[in-house]
Amino acid sequence: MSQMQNVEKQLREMILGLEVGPGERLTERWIESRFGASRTPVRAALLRLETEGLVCRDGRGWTVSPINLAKLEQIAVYREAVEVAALGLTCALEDRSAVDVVEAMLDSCDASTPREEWHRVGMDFHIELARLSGNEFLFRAVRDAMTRLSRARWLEVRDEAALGRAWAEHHAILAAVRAGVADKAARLLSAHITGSRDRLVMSLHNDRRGLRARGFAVVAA
Amino acid sequence: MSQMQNVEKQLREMILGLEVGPGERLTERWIESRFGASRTPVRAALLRLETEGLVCRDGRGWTVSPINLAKLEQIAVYREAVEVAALGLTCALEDRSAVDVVEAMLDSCDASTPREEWHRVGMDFHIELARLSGNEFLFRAVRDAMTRLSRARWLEVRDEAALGRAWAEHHAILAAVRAGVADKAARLLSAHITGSRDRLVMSLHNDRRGLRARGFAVVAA
DNA sequence: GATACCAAACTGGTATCCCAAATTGGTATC
DNA sequence: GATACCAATTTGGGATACCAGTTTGGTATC
Repeated sequence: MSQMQNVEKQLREMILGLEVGPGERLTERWIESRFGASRTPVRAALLRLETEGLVCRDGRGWTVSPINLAKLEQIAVYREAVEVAALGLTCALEDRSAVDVVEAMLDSCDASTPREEWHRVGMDFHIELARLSGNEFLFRAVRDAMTRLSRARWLEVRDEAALGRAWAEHHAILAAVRAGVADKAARLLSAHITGSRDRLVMSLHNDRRGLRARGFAVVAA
Repeated sequence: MSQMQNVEKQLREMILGLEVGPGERLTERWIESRFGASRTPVRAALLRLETEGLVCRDGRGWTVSPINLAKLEQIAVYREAVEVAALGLTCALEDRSAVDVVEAMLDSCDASTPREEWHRVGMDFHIELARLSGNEFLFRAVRDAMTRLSRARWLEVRDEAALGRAWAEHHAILAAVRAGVADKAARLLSAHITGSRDRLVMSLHNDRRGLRARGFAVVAA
């Protein structure tokens, strides 16, 4: 793999894994020495990550994108639109057996699964479900939205009950898709996303002091 | 304005204006000499334009993205989802007076207006309408989709009647938005986009021989 | 004339300079 | 002690040199 893709991938994982905090300043020279690459691939990586919303320009200079509650709400609305549309396409397919693969993914998590894995599978469920639609642009939109929500979802404080409820909702959505009941599936997914959004924003809003104490920029607007 | 943004803007206009044809090979050195910039800003521009779908990698090397009929259909489906969602938000606003600005834009076109201007206004109508939603991500999604559709729409053969019909549909949509009848507005917009998509694909499909004769890569899949 | 082959040219990827502008840190002044 | 000011450093933006892999054009061979 080329250096360029390497830097991009590693830096993305550092950002998503909160190894560099939201709002933190980035210099091209630091990244360069951190990953042992020269500035050319570093700048290519930064340009890519900028379009993904993970880094942003701060005047002259780069910053790990802060977590913006107002934007999170907007992203969730966007996500609902594209994810519901994708689900509609999937329900209209003759062969919907691929949902089994997605369901197996869900079932791969149990009580012994580490939280990090639950987080990843929780995102991939939505991404892979969107992929089934066969529409590349809806799929990419969902993946992009989930990426932008990823750090916030990781910081969200979720109790065991909320986690179980989310998993039950995932299964209910799959059941409706498998049965081909498009409007029910859409309604379930829509409610799932809306509820998820409200809980996410409320959780971060309540915790914003603690998050800022950890050095994370969490802004309201 | 920096060289980087300059190269990006000029190259984008060349591609959208079909001064370089779909499917045409691009070399960084050619762009470099063409715009009098060095490879650094050229590469930045190419990376940006790649995320916009205007150029793509062709193994080793760059190519002006071919016009792909299957992808156009997918983009139109994606566009419908985000544009309808944005319109729903706009209809829910208390103050919808901003539609007047969009309507004025439409009315700025008359029989003496050059075709190029009709084309631009026809896209900006949808983009500015989406902006009114206040959701930055839905707006950017619509703008991105329209950009990807732009070259194809420019190549579409449209008779006077079809053009007038589209304009009438635009006005009807605005009227429904102004009245706040969300479901009617959504239905009109949905039909407008679907019809537009079908005519676009059919037109390009019928003309694909002529388009290829002009050196434009128009592929079915 | 067709073909195998090789050298020259060209490609994008990378590393490294240079530059102007902005930041920073310390110092002189009041 | 506060502040104005200046020099040194650091920043991202740009230009260029170099590289390995590929393409290309021509030539020698059959």
